Amino acid sequence: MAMKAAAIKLKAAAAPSTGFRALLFSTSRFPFNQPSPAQKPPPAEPSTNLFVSGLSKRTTNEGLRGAFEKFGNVVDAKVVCDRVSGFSKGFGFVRYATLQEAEAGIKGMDGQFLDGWVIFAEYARPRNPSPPTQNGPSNGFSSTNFR
DNA sequence: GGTGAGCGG
Repeated sequence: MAMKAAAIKLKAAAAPSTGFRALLFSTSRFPFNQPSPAQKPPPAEPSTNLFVSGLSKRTTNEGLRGAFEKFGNVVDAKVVCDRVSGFSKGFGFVRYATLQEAEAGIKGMDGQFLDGWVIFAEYARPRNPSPPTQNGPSNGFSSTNFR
């Protein structure tokens, strides 16, 4: 009599077990994994080029340079403005002379206030090489598509 | 020019 009850008990316990196992081994992806190949990890790799966001619309190149010059030698400071309207887009780029100065600039200016807005400084991403004011393809020729 | 996450001429 007791064996019958034990058999039913085991059968009842084994039935949901398979269901759980199938559920556990069928879930191939969870948000804990990182299936993305290389999209956008939060901070970029160290570089002398800095991406500054959160700027005020009234912040100009001189204001940006003046704010970042206190932490190192700023080689280039540029606020990105729209080409047609000419107004600031609210972000810019600051280039330091060395990586140590860039690191000090990020640590010193990230989260600070500039013209009433909290700005964020981080390493800029490497982008396509063809600066018209640096390479000088003013003839209509481009060194990118040369084949 | 009023925009508020983002990567430039």
